[in-house]
Amino acid sequence: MGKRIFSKFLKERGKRVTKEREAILQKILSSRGHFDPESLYLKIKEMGLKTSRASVYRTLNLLCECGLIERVKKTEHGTIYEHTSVHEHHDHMLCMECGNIIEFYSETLEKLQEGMCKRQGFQGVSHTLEIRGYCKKCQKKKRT
Amino acid sequence: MGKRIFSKFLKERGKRVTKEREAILQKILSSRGHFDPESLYLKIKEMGLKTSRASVYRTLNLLCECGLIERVKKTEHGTIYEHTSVHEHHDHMLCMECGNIIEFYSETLEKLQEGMCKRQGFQGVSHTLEIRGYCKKCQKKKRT
DNA sequence: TTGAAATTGAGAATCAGTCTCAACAAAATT
DNA sequence: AATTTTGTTGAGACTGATTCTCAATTTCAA
Repeated sequence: MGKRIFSKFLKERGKRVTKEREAILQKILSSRGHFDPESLYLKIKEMGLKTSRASVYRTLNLLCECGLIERVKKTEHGTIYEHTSVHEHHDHMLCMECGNIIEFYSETLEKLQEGMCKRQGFQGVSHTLEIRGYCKKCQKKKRT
Repeated sequence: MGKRIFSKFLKERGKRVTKEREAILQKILSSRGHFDPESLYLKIKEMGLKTSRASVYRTLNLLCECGLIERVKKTEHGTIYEHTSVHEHHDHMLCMECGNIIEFYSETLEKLQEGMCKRQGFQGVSHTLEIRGYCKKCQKKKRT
């Protein structure tokens, strides 16, 4: 579970496990899919817990460092995150009409990328693939 | 040539071909590879031409609209652009040590992505693949 | 050449994200 | 348990990229 990992991570670095950090992590773990710092902040406030944007951003950075969450993408409206603990690595299709994100994964695609890296003498660590276009629903809408 | 395309694009929309816009486009076309708005702005000033950040940003947006350049990536230090007129579609490897960008292209990879889209009923329009890791040079440095 | 309409540039405004610092809380020490 | 040490918090200041505002200027069609 994420809590254990985070506590361990914090303690290893002489950092502290605080109510605020726990609240933020809990909120992330309890909601599915992608999220952004601002709505996370608002959700926590809504719950009646006190927090600040500064703490949310600080905690998100810590969670990234310990690998529990990942920065998916920077947009014009800020950064989108997702939690990695739950699901494995995957790539994204982003509908340019409705903003919906479809996750997908292909072993072949991963292997192929490794091959490309080897050919360039590049040591790959991670990657992001985003395919932009139109999802099923929005294609239909367009036709009408 | 890019100038023609840009002029046509501007006229079609009742926009004007100005010295400033021409200077910005020229500077972009005359330099290879990726660029960011701030250094573009500084380069133009350096040449003794007068311009403003506002104009640079405005022109970059126009050039994106008409397809002459593309937003490659948003980073914590701003947006990186590249001009599309010159080279074909390609993907990127980004060295996390030195920031160097390696361009690569794989037909197989493209086909594979098309396949993934089809399987999801997704109509792909464009995509970005970024592999992060360490380039040859930086791998060597690390060993020592 | 002229004038309506678009463009420019300087600086204000905006917005995500970080930093500052005094008040506070957790862990360590007594 | 009380005290000291050290990390954390939150409010708001700050930063840096980008956009907006608006008066002055430039373009271009007639």
